[in-house]
Amino acid sequence: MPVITLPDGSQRRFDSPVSVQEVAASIGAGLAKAALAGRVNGALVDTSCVLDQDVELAIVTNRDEETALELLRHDAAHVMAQAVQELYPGTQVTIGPAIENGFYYDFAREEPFTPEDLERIEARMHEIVKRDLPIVREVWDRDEAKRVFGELGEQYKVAIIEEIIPEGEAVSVYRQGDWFDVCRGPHLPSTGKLGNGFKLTKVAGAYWRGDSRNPMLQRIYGTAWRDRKELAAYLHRLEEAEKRDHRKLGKQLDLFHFQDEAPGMAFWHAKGRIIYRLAEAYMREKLEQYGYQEVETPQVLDRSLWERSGHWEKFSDGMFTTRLDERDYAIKPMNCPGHIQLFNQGLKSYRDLPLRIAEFGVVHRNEPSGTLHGLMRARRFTQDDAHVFCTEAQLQDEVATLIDMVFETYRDFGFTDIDLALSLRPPQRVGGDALWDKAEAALDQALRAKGLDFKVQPGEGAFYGPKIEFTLHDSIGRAWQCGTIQVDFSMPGRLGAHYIAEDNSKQVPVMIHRAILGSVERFIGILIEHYAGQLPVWLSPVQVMVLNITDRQAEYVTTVANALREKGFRAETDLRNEKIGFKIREHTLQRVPYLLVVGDREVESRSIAVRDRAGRDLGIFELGAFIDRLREEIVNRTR
RNA sequence: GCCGGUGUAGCUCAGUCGGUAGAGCAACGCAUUCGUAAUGCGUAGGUCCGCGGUUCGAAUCCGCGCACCGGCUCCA
Repeated sequence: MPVITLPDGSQRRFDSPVSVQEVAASIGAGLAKAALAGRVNGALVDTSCVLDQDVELAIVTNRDEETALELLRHDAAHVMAQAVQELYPGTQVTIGPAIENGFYYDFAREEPFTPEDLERIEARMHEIVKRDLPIVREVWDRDEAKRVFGELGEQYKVAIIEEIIPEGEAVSVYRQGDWFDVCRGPHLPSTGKLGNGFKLTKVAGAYWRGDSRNPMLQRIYGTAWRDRKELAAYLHRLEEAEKRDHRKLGKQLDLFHFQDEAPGMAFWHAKGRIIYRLAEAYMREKLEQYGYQEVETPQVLDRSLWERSGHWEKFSDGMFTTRLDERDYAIKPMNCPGHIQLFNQGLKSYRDLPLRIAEFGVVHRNEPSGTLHGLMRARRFTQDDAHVFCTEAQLQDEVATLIDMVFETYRDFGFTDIDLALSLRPPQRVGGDALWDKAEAALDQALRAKGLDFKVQPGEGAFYGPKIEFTLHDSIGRAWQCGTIQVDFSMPGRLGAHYIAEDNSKQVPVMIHRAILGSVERFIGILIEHYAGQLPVWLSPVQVMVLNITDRQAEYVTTVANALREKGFRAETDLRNEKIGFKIREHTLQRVPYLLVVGDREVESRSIAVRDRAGRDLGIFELGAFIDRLREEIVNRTR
């Protein structure tokens, strides 16, 4: 005699066990049709799920966007797998989850899927949706399931059953028509509910169980939405995101380029180099403010140093090396060993601590070829790197100050949505537990004292110490891990760093590694994508473009531009014999923040007509007034 | 590194069945001197990523290599 309590608090009493579907039907025919699943005491179930006890039940429909999409996407994966097995017999299925914006399914098949195959599969999926096959949950005995899938030659499924289902437990199998798959569920009532808001997007390789030692499977990705309209909107968003791709904009805006002879190493053009210099200049100001010494260490160092630091053993594959006069050298992949050499110059006293050493360190890492991605993952990049040498007692204060420095920096570059993570000791590590306790507590307290929310990641710390990681979000919601504060108990000792303590004993300092931008290259890539190329005025390579309408105004245009340049602004002129509309189009596309148009009227009144890159006409300005406006925007780093 | 795809003019791209390559934009020249997102006409521009093979003949087919793109794995 189940009593079903609905979300509005009303109750329905049934004489015998009822399915979710039947409850929906008892409420109304419309709801019965719209029902996709049920939520029983908070847990998601199929509409076929039979209720024999008193429960709270919510009928899930398309209105519950998040849940509907989750169900839809998971179903899409199943329908795709069915389509693939119908079209390409002998293909083995593995796993196929719902993911952000869509779904994928990993298949094992000798022959690769081609883009044409994707079209065929998609067409077949639509057909399966039209068949409107009921999706039925069955419960099988584990050994029976293993036998059936084994006979079908589905060795991956057998492996999955063995792995996830404990011995003796039953296996749930979902069947749609002739096709079935091991699955926890829940699923939609029938394939027809999937609708037509899906599209297959790409094929890619993926390792079985995500391990590169395992065989590679073929993963087909798709996107799925509640209807065609949502799908179209998503595809449009993708196109928009593509337009802000920093690699594309880097070329269009003449900022940098890559070429075959130097994979993963950018050629910075004059305009890109300005952004680069501005980012460094900003960080230099911060270094000054926070009591750092800026240094520079050699690009190439003898192999023995890397052996002592431990890098050779771990990362020699990723290091560029060179051999000269019977000596092996490595191009530095990081700056820390160099900074310890600086620390080791002269005997240090506890009075010298904390000692903060910073470098815009150009490093080279031979990243695997398949991982390169424009400025985001490069083989040559500059770290805004620093190392703070301090005592254990100073650790927490130093970390607290660093956190401020990081937040100020991100805010000034226009990032306010920042996630924090605290990574704690990994199983394999150096240093005693007492030391780890202290360091973890120092980081934890520094974060808590500021009232910051952070995620704790046990086991994710480096082998040499715990760390705080900063992840920022750009204007279209993508996450980028940039800043990091890492405590290191290992390297100072390995490389012989010490200081004389108050009690005249010799002590090894604690070292904090820290980067804020991370890689300057990557940070600029993020800036470009965040702003879709429309960098704030203070970061724009060209801040002002002065345009004449006819040759008559050439002289005045030059005067205006020179006046701006004298005041330190980056102003250029366009005196070409082109129509004003053409010039405006071109410089707008180049994302120049301000276009100053000068015709006879402006020459006459010694003024300028100001237009911004968004196409707004800001009116006629007297030059001094415009300069004030510009200066204020730059000082405030207005976005 | 692994799986798949791509590589043609400065840029974006087309090129059918194997028969020595084409557009738009940009560049250059001439005309035009114009008021807020593309003025017109003309000219020039190619080691079709590289090397090798098949063929009477290769941008096109095959092999190897390189780079890039999308994923996977990785990222001190």
